Amino acid sequence: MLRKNQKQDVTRKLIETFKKLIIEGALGSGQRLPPERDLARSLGVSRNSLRQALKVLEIMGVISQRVGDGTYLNGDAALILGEPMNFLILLDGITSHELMEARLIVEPELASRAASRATDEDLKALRQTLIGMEESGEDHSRLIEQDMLFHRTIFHIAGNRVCSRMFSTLHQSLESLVELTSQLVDLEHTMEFHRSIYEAIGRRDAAESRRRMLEHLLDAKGLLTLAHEKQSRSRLEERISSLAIHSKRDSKPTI
Amino acid sequence: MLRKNQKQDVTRKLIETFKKLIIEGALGSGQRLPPERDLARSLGVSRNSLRQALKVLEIMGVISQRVGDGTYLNGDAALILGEPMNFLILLDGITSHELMEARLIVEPELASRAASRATDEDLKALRQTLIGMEESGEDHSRLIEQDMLFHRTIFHIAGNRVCSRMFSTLHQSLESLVELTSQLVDLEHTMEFHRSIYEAIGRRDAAESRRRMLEHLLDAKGLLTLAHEKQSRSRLEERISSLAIHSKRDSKPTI
DNA sequence: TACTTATATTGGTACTACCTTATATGCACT
DNA sequence: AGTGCATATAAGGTAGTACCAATATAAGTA
Repeated sequence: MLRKNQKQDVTRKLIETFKKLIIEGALGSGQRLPPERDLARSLGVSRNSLRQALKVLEIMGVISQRVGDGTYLNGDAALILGEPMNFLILLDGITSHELMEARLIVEPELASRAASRATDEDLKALRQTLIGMEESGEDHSRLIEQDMLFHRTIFHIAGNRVCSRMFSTLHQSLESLVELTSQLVDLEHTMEFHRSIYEAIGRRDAAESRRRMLEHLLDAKGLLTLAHEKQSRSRLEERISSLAIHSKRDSKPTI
Repeated sequence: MLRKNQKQDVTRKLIETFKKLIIEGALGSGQRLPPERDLARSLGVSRNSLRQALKVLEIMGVISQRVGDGTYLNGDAALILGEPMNFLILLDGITSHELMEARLIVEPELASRAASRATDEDLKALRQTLIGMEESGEDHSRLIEQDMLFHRTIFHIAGNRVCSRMFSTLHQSLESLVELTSQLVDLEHTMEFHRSIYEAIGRRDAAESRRRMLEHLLDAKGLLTLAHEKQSRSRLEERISSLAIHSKRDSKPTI
């Protein structure tokens, strides 16, 4: 028997098929896919195999499935790296310290590039996040949100979507930590850093922007170390590791 | 009916369950999981749902499944970001230029950090990749391999696994391009860059290492532009986009 | 026209059966 | 006793069917 695997790895092939369909433009953003039963029949596979492939794409955030409605190709690729990043952190035993270090390596350079490229509209958007933080008041979750948005806006202005996606994902994984550290200081502490970075970018001063961002992150790293000391280390690491997909952890763990 | 979704999203919950098992240490690296039938029964779910979850983990590279043998937890997390990155490139329409730009943003800083941290063993490993390139001769694929290994070794020396994983993955996605560009120049051209970077790191000269790496990547970026001009643009982009999981694309596309 | 109800559509789950492959078992033969 | 082949067992891979639950749409009614 020369033929080795006639019908092996159907799921992998299906994923490749979807990739090709996207490349060829047969599948556009937001477009609805045929019903699973029809699609399985026209692809010549069982509904089981098809659903396995679709589930992979759904977890990766490529598609969205809604019961009673249908399956749609997502327009936004923002969530794609989320779940894999969580597993990477898990399997490699990445610590919060190392995640922060990654920010320290890249974000100053991104701030520098943002300064070189920022348009007036970009600055307006950045200023808006400052206002958002000021207005958040006691709404702590909104403050965190605006804090992260400030940094993500800088990523966007820097103009490289690869870095932007990767580090927005990284921020997501650090979200629970950012929450911890920001409780150690008052609003004005963070605001000063953000303002100085904003102003440097506003002056299109690349070197100064890099410097200010570095200062900000070094400060944040210090706060993280403080948080480590205040909370027991094990409890903190637990919070890092147990990041859920959409923090949907309602029912029984079922062992 | 107050209960909204009693048995919805079983697959997602299963993935969360596996995450917890890894966190708790119940699942160690390289460990074999129970057979699907047994596991499904003990988890109280159908084999279908379980297989969907396992397939997600398998595509992400968290586990490996072998017919007739069993399912094993992978020790290496290197492949985790690969497939998601491919889809990110696809959906966002990331160009080779932008991928290269991401390298330009981060790798100089990583080279700088590598210079500050390199041990004698690290330098030996780095030197080995230079020798490997020299010895590759006409074996083009080995040359590429050693070229990429040089950069990945620097990532490793830099000491941040998050950046290391992310940019090793990015290199993987750029592999076909590296191949293209390196065909435009002779071996000695690349070797000179690598040697100068190696020597700067050997002197523990962080600033010089950053500068040399920047030069190297700017040169590579220029070569990429040349390659763009030589080959028709459409053909090139096609090669970027059609990256397969394991370049396994044997049988019919089945539409 | 607006609201309610009934029906059809669609994804989600479970179960069964069978195939292919890898490993273990055991028997016959040397 | 050792070797080699045939068989049995176990594991993942695929296919097919049936049913459930949520949603959208169409039909009907006030």
